Amino acid sequence: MADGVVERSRPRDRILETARDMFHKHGIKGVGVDAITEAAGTNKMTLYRHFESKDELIVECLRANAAKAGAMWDAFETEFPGDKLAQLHAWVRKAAAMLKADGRGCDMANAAAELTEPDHPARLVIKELKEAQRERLVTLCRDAGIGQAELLADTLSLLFEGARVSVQTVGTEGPSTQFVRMAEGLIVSFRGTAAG
Amino acid sequence: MADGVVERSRPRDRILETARDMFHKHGIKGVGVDAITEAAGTNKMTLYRHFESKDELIVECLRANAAKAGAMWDAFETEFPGDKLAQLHAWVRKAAAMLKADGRGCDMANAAAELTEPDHPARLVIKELKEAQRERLVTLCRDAGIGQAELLADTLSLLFEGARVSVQTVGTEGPSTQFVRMAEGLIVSFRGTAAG
DNA sequence: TCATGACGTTACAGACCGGTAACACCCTAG
DNA sequence: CTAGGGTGTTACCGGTCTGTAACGTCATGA
Repeated sequence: MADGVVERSRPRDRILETARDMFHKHGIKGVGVDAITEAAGTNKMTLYRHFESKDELIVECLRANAAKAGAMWDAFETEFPGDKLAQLHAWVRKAAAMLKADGRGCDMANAAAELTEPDHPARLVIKELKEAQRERLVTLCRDAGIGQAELLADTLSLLFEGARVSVQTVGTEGPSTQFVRMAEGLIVSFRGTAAG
Repeated sequence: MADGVVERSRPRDRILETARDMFHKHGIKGVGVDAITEAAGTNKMTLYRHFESKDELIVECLRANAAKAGAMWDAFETEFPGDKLAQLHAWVRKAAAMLKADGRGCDMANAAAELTEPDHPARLVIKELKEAQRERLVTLCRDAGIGQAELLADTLSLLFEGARVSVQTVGTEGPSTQFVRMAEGLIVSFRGTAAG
């Protein structure tokens, strides 16, 4: 619950966590700062003492998401140290789990859909994170000894991105249920071309 | 330009077209009814004489998008009558063209990202259209004699959806540029399994 | 000619938004 | 004990939002 976040931690952290949760569930423009601070058990003044604007809060939320995603990648390495192919399969499983988790898509993608101003500060953060994620996936594929690593990484990436959109439009029981099959099939197929 | 829409047509049509354009460019919550009516060369009262609320206007815009998408599918049949495989390739080319057209993703997906209320009238329309599109693609794959038509259709569908999200986050020069390669490769691969 | 209906204009209601000012409080460090 | 910083509270500003009321205009068609 959100109440868990409200338990004693610094107001700034509570605001950040609560904002992340509410932005994820209701969208960025669908949540006002008053609602965030109230849910975080604090008030608007305290928010504006820690964040100079709502836009900055948005950016910080996205950065926090990026950090969490980065930790996820690190977990693959600690779980299967050195075994890049196992890490790639772990990524597939993790991605599939995220698809079932809830009916909301990627926070970055959703933010990009909402924040259309080309010079919005969040857009730079979004682009950076997405490119970083792509880089990690490309590296993983390459280190797993797969030929055309970039193409496989991009394909898997688009597939996952599309699946996250799909759960948001037709629900978790739609085409996204086939994600693991698709991804594993692609990996097999690309490993085949590497050997041949 | 939007001015082209303003030229003499019925106010309702101008409002609908202008709203579609502005929702697409700036998002739904990023555009107010005042801005729409002004761009459409009319006024708010006229809008509310034709649409009982902004939500209904949104729904009508999405339905118009659906109709346009349906016309696109029909065009494939008229261009390559009977040749389902050619129509499938036409779909791939058309999809790729849409990726280059602008940096905004699918209006349905964007609307789903913004309108988070589970009982929002638009959500039903979005789901219906997405399922209809999936059905058409599945049928096309099946009629093209491809084994596992559902899986190919879903894969292509997710890939395209992901590519549209990608152009919105990292731009038109990102992984989405490989969409045709990915799609054609998949079609070849699935045709292989059908023959074998 | 005149009635009808579609459309335009102005003004407004009521709510919500992001953001700020002023002041009271309380815990902690010195 | 006391000073100070982080926090809470209340009230407010100006703006924007959806939606409505009242009235004026104008073309059309009987």
